[in-house]
Order: sequence, then C-alpha cells, then structure tokens
Amino acid sequence: MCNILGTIMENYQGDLSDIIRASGASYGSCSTGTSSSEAANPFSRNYHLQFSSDPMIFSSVLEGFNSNFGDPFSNMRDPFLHELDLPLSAYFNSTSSSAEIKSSGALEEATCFGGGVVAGSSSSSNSCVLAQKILDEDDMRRPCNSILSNMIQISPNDKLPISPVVDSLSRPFKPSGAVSGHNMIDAKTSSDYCLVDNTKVQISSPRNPGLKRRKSLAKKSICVPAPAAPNSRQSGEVVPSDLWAWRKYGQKPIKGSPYPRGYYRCSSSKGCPARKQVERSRTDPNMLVITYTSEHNHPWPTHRNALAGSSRSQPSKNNNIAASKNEEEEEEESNSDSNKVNNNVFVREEEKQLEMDDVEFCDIGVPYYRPISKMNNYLQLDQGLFAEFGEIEKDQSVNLLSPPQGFDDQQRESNALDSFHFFDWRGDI
DNA sequence: CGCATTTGACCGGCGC
DNA sequence: GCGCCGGTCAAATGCG
Repeated sequence: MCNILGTIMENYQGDLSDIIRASGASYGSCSTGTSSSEAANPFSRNYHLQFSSDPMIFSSVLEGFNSNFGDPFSNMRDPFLHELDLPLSAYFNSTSSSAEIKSSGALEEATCFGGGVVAGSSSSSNSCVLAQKILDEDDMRRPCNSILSNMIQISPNDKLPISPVVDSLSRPFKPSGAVSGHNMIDAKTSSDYCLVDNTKVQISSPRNPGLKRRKSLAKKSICVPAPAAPNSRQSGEVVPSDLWAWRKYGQKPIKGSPYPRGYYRCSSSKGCPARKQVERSRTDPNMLVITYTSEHNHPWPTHRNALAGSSRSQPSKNNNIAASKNEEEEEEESNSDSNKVNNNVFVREEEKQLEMDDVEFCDIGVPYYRPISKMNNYLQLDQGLFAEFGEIEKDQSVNLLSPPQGFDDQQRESNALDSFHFFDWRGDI
C-alpha cells in the first residue's frame, strides 16, 4: 500500500515528543501567498508536506465511515474533528498536492496556536496562527472558493523532529512586537481551526473536599469560527455541535475579556468527567476558543438521535433539521450496505443544509456547516486544498484519535491506524 | 412535566 | 490573611 508521503523540513533540529495533527480548512478567496512574517518572526520554520492519494486508504476509510452510522466523523473518534464538524472525506479527496507550512512560535496570544492557513496581505491579525500554508502555484490557480482540507499528521516517531506546536510552546512567549509584522493570515480567508492550549486546569468539584480542586491536567483548546445565528434567548455562544452531548452548567465573565465563558459538561453519559469551555477569542471575536478538559469515560453515543435536543444552544431551526436529519440517518444506516459509502446520507445532508441556509460559506463564518457532499464537490474542483490542524500532546493526540475509554479495542486499534497511517511522515532535516 | 439554561452563590487556589 | 479569580453548584426559570 502506498503510504501518503509527508515531508517535514525544519530549520533546526529537535526531538519529536508528540504527535501533531495539523489540519484545518480555508475558505474564501485565494489570496497571494507570500509571507512577510518569516523575517519578523525568528521562530518561524518551514515545513514541506507532500501528499499523494491512495485509493486503498481512501476506500478503507470510507468503509469505516459507513460502518459508523454513515457519519464520516464517527470513524475518527476525534472530538476535535467532531467539534469542527469537518467532513473527513474532505481529507481524502485531495490528491497529489503539496503545501509548505510554516509555524510561528511567536503568537499574539499565548494560549492560542495551531493550524492557521494561508496567505494574503491583509493586516488583520489572527491570534490562532502557528502553522501557515503558503500557497503554491497550483493553489494560486485553483478556484477561489477553495477548501483547504488536507490533513497533516505527524506520527509519534522519535526520528521525527519536534512538533512545531509543542516546540513553540516551549519557547518563551513573544509579545506583539515579534508578531507585529504578522500579516500572514487574512482572517477572511484563513483557516480558523487550530489547536490552542495545553495547560493545567481545574477539574474536581470545589465542593468535594476529598479532591484537590486544581489538578495538573492537560486541557486541549481549539479555535473555531464562531457561528453566526445567535440564539435570541441565550446570551451564550452558539457552539459548533459534535457527537457528544453537552450540557451547560455555568457561565462566567472572564477578566480581561468582554465575552463570558460558558462551561459545559458531557451529558452523553452520567458521570462522564468530560468538560468543555467555550468563549470568544479576545483578539478575534469571530473565533470561538473551545477548551476540552478531561476525557469521556464512555463510547461515542451510538445514535445521534440520543443527542437530539440534548442542547438548546442551537437555534431551534437547526435543531429541528438536525433532529430530522438524524432520524433519516438512522433509517439510512439500517438499510445501508455496510461495505459501501452511503452517498444518500450525504446528499440528504446537503439538501437539508441548503434548505436551512443557502449561503456560500466561503467566509470565515461557518465553514463547518458546509455539507459533506458539497465539500467533496468543492474538492473535486479544487484538489490539493489544505488545512492545518495542530495538535499538542502526544498522549492527548493518541487519545483524541482513538476511541474513548471502553471502546472496542479492535475498533480502537483500527481507528488509530486509520488516523495515524493516513499520512506517513518523515523528518527531512 | 421533563429537561436544559440561566445566574447568583459558594468554594478553593493563588498572588500580594 | 485577604481579596481576586475561575470553576462548580443548584435553585429558578423557560422551553417544548
């Protein structure tokens, strides 16, 4: 089997102590891709990634999709991907594309880093920039409604160089001066998915005297574009949905931020310690910073129906559509051939999505709302589009790419392989 | 009526 | 020790 080849070129050497899954997506116009930040940013490095399609991988992944109630996300077992609602198929449709990625160790906001993408000379700042795609010539010729959606993954290989994300964290935070020329990312065209943070967090109940309130526990943060369509009743954010059911249990104003932080706990399973926090980025109100804490102690919900109506955070119209869609998905699943991709599901999703909102999601607003089949269509027109998605810690990455605890071991292994073997990375310097 | 959200109170960690 | 801050609890409220 032909592995997809990835090549990383770095300006310096280091130990790779973790996995980085860099991905992301970019929508909007394809702006010219030269970066002025490299000179200004002493921490910037170059990565060269080369992808080639592998039908075997592609089909196996799709089979995996179909075996999980027709939901392409379900096979990844990746909360981030689910959270972003990024169709995995997008990753697999890219063919023989390459991109040069830069990572920036200097960030405007220390807690925000990850897969930025692309290009442009806009002066708008994006604090969620670490990896950047520099458009190559092929990219320049592609349609402007590009979806940059190749997934970059660095496997846990000691021979590989240090992850740019983690490495950037290990470097001293560089305040705005170093980023002042940081015009790499045009907020209107950039990918807005990035992993953000990895710090300690409080986990236990303050009212449980038996537990320490603060515990050294990694939390994983991502930046996603903030969906528009605020709920009239709620002051909280419209949180991008994922397969988990989240129940809001608190909201607090955060010092230094004009935006409150919402606290959610997993309601998919009673007693699940998983938490997430949602707040708007201080530097870019169009971005939501979602911070995940703890891990789920149960498998993914077997049916999306179980989650329908579990949250009121979404506009009712969306909820209704989602609910009806889920019902249809379940019906489709029961009738589908598990060895084939169930395109009908995707078509229906697209149809319903178009009913819901016939908007061209080229802007930063709500790219993850794009229906899967529509995504694929874009990608067919638009091969070699890239996305960067930074991930932080090795063990975290493994956990994220693997099914949650209690999940079938064989399936877990299979999924992990799908995830980790999709791209074969090798350090090149 | 059940469930989710809102919101003020409570609590522990942390810095001064 | 005190106050600030962030995270959680739980009663009140609202929605379907």
